[in-house]
Amino acid sequence: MDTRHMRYFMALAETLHFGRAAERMNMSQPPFSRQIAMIEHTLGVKLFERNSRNVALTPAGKHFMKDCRNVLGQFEEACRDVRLVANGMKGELRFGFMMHAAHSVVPQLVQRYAEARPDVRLVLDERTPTEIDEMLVAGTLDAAVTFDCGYAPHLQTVLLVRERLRIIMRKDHHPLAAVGQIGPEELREEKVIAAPAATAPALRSAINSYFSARGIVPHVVLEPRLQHTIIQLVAKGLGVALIPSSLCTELGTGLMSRALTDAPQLDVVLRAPITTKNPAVSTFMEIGKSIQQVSL
Amino acid sequence: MDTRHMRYFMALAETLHFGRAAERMNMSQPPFSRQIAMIEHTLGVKLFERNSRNVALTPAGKHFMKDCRNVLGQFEEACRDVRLVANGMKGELRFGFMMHAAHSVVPQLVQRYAEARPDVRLVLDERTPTEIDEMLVAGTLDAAVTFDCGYAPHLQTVLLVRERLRIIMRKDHHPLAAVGQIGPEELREEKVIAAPAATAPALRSAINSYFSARGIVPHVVLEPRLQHTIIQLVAKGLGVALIPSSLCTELGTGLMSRALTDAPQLDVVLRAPITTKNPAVSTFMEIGKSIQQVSL
DNA sequence: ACGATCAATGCTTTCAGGGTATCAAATGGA
DNA sequence: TCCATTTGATACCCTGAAAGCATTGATCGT
Repeated sequence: MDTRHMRYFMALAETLHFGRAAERMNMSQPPFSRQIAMIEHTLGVKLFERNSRNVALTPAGKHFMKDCRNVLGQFEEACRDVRLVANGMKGELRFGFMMHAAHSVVPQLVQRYAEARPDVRLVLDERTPTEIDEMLVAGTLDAAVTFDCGYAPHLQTVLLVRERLRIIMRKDHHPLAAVGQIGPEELREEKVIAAPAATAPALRSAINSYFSARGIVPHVVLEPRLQHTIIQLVAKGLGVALIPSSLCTELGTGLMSRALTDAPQLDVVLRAPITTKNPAVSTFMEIGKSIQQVSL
Repeated sequence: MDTRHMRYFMALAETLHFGRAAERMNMSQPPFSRQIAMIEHTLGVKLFERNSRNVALTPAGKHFMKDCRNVLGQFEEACRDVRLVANGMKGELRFGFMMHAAHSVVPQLVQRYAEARPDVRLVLDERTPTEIDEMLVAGTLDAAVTFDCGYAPHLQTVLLVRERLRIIMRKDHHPLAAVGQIGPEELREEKVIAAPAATAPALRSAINSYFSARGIVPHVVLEPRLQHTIIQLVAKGLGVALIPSSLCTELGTGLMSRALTDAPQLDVVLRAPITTKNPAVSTFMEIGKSIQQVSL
């Protein structure tokens, strides 16, 4: 038995006429009759009650008809869908992103892609930049939004946003809240809270070199991994922090953000392995390009 | 494309090794390789990433694998089920019955059949005896419980219950409630309620001949079609009625039933067309035989 | 560098399945 | 009643899809 046999069966079940059914199958009646006989023989079931004048379905045939309709439908759909998957119109895209980007480009990117490719299931995976890098090379992620960490020959990169770092502090911070221009010198004595290099290398190195360029070693007192935690610790008065400007829009009431002199810049990029086999990735990258914005 | 090709694909997708997959398909490697190439060509989709050393699924291939598993499963199931239907183990059985039998044999028959053939969907259809006869010959019903109406050469018949008719009346009926033996003579002046001959020929003719054998013409004042209605009308004091004994067990509080002298008997039978093509019918009839009981 | 492994290719062979001709049974009109 | 027509089944032939065998070519480990 095969789907071809099912199609023969369906043709006869719908026409109840060997000649016309054979015609529908683009063949002559005699081999068609033989195929029907063969189907009944291999199944061991009489599907049609027939004489030289009339053809009718047996109860078993009626039941088989429903099942065949189902199977043939699913069969066609499977063959159609595999082409869609190959074209990136359907399937799955595992998308990683760091918390820093969750409030800026990610929602827009996800929404526009979902509109463009509604049949691709977007699997979102919130990770630290280091984890993202590992998962991209391991192939566990198809694409990710992270900080540009420089050299990455096996990855294709699309710049999404170039963000300046701003400083956040309590509104009642003394004496910083009153200072006009804030730069490394003004922060020399401040307690700084920043993510560890092992978690966010690009961010941490931007912060570090901001200070070291002026020969200053920042006084980093706490190194939480989550950006959310950093903001909460600043709110408790445990220090100040340098965070991307896009995160400054939703600070709590007790906090304020200020621009920095010669503020360090960080590139938020969309990345994917060059060797990716997932055809859904290319349009994802295209949409990334279309929402590029150099400055926020 | 055909299910055979899907099976080839699945073999390779599961083993990721042309030689072993070919072996599983009971063929040699070269034609197997060609078949895989053919599948990819006709679908226009690369399903495997391969070189002379490694075989791996593409994303499209991974997706296709799930779909194929589904389709092949449903395909096998359809071929299995059509055999079950042909054996009467699965399918549908349209079963008609008259209200007179709903309280006696039908529940038992239905329950025991459902236990024996859980995969056969019993379509119950409550009808009048006349409708049942028409639907049996029309083939709209596969089997039915009705009164034996005698000659029916195209039907097979199993006697289920031989029921005597009893008379029902209001408990305060005067003078009948006080009479010892009730027969045609005692009912000569009574108003009788009975189903019309057009609806229940066997029942009505049994009632009629019970009287006419003694030269009495019953005084039939009302002819409702539903047995339920008859009982309600008797309860309202509009007359008395002769009904099968099995219906007398659930009379309302204001009613009573009495035996009749030389009470007419009616055979409740299970019937099905001899020419039935529905294989589910035979065991249904067998179960009917097994619950035969001559007297209730 | 060499052998082992494994998929791809070339060529041959076979049989499933299609085509043509024909038969046989049933129906309907003359 | 009989013949023509319709329709499914049978007989026989033939083609091509697909299988087998032998071999090649590429890759990896020793």
